[in-house]
Amino acid sequence: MKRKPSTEATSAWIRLMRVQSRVLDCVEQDLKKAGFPPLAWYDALLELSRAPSGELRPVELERQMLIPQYSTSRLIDRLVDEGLASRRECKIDKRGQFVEITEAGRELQKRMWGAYSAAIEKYVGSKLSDADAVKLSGLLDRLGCSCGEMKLPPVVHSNETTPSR
Amino acid sequence: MKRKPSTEATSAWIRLMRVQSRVLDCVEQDLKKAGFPPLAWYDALLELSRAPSGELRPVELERQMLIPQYSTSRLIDRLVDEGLASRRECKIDKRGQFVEITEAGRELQKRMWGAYSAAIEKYVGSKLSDADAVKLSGLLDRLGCSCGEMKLPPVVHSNETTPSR
DNA sequence: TCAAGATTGATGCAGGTGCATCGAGTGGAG
DNA sequence: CTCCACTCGATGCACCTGCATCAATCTTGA
Repeated sequence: MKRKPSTEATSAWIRLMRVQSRVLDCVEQDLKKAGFPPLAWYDALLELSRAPSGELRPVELERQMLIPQYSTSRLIDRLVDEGLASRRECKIDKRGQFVEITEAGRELQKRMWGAYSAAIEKYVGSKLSDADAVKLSGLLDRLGCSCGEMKLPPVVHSNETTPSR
Repeated sequence: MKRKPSTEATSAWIRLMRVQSRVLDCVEQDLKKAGFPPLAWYDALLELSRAPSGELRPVELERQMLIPQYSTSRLIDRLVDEGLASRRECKIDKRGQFVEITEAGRELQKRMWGAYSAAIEKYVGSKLSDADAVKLSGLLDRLGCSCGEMKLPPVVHSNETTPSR
């Protein structure tokens, strides 16, 4: 029940923690320096923009983004405050609501993708061959689906407006 | 200057973000459920306990842990408040100080390692063969040393009281 | 020797996050 | 229908973080 991890596993753990925090940091810095809001905003805007009519229930967004409920709630507050999204009431379930992306929201999302994709290329793409990127993805996936029970989207496809962290 | 990342790279980026946050979350949860403080405390205590006489300058700690100065300062505050470390003045440089781990600190560090190592095994070790763990480490290392310019410790060695995230 | 600049560590402030809890609304069992 | 359990989303609180800045001290170099 309390087997010790091998030094190899421990080492992988340490690197996973350190490397992602460094890389994330770098990417967030680049975005910030370009005058953009945090990555989480991008993720939310992307999810909304991909949704059928540009709108989602907060609960959906929450599940997509893997963040807690209150976090979603407040993120939406901020998007709405900035005019990037708007809340619409939900007729069929009066507890709920819809969050709809605005034109400004769509536009920001696209502009952010420019800086974001450049950062990904700079800090990840340029460091790894495609084949190695695939290997890395594969190894990471083995760790992913287990502590909780989520499935990651199998692979990313679109060409111009992609990720969602 | 603004080449787009390949979908492979983007996919690796997404997984790196998602998987590490899931796994870290799981580990932190396990520690918390076992009644322990956050991982950052462990990291600090470990660094201190490894230092020559159980004491370090805050600046050293900061560099080891890769966290900002103010963050170190406040982390030390908390450790001191809990009696896990104490501040000693530094004779030779009166701006500075030394932080020394206490017996309680050493003891907590050891007890935490029990739960921590079990979590690493549960969420990482058991998911990956040692060979795969090594591959993963290797791939991650390629991303690591670049955005800033830090070197990660080459590989972890000790057997009973290891990581430092 | 002395002023300018760098380094060390602390802190006020604004904002973000986790936790617990709340009120509104839904839906199912009896 | 009525109640009870549940889901949805918001929010008060405590704490944590990043940023900017501070005072104290050390170092440099003219």
